[in-house]
Amino acid sequence: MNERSDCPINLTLEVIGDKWTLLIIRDIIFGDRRHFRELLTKSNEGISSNILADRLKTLMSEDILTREDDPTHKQKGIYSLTEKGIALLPILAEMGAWGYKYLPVSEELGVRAQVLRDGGPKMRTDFMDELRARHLGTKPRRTRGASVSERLQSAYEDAMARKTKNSRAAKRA
Amino acid sequence: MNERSDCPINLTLEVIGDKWTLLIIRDIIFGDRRHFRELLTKSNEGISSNILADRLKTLMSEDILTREDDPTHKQKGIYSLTEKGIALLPILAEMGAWGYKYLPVSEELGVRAQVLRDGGPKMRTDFMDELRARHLGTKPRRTRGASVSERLQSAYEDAMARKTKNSRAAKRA
DNA sequence: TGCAACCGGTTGCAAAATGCAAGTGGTATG
DNA sequence: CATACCACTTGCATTTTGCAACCGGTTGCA
Repeated sequence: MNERSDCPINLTLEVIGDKWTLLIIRDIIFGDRRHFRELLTKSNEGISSNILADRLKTLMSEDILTREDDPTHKQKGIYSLTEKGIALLPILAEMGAWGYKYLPVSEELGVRAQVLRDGGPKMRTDFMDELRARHLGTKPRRTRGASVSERLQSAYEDAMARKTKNSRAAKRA
Repeated sequence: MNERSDCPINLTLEVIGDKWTLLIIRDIIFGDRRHFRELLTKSNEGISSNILADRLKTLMSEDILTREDDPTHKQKGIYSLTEKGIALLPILAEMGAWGYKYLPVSEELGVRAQVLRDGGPKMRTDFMDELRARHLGTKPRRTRGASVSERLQSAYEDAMARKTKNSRAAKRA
């Protein structure tokens, strides 16, 4: 499938238009997965290792990810987002918002999309700044209060706590 | 591929995560293609008829498109977006903006993405209102000046005119 | 009235992408 | 020294895609 057209949407789809690529980016962004093994085993969907290896290769050749050796462990590689990769966040945010609104999303997994949607454009740019600090080594812009990552994480944990509490309540009933 | 997870991004990708679905939506939204034949022949990428038929079927079963008979022509169907389909616009807009910034987009085909990006959130909601009028029959909200469709279209035509002018100039040289 | 062009698809088949399980060579850990 | 972990690769069956030809029906026109 080469060079179908130079339309921006088409070119974007030729890079990220499959079922796995954006899930990998999602796990890197929202789950801070940085190693092959983490991406392979700690995701909800169960990608297979050949597909993961192939997509990581493509993402590196597209300059969306880079890979360095982990100094603490000779075999481990650390994958990092480039600026181009970080710039995918708005697409993920819109997809999350759409899915949250129109598809049968579970409460625990939907809460991040909800928080990010309600946080508006400011939360997106703050989050992208945090990702730059984490992946590109730029110095973190000091903010008061919890970071976006922390807010997303605690929203997720609250939802999980509510869920297990409810399921215990259901069992008692 | 059933039920990988109930994450909003994953569920969204299960619906629109392939190389053709969003191109069809793009042609309906930005090119006002409403018939099978139009979608088949008037797009830049050349989808094949079996894939188009399959995707239209899926999009209808997902409640993103509806189909009615064209009263002027017994065989023609008219495809219309639902509210859920119109709500895909922000995803397309973000993909367009990302592709425009990071990929080798042609001037003529990129100008729509550029205009839509620079128009900000207001242009998006205005455009979605226009789409509701066109596809759902809601009454058009009266605005002064050109509609978003018209602005996008004339930006495209200007870019095309510049292009042919330049290519004539190049031939003369 | 006859005929060509157009309508929305379907069918058959080859090629490519995906999914799964097992395997590889090397490294850290107790 | 054994076991577990590391990032992948390989082989093979299944699924999806891409291409071209074809289908019965409709429309416009001479």
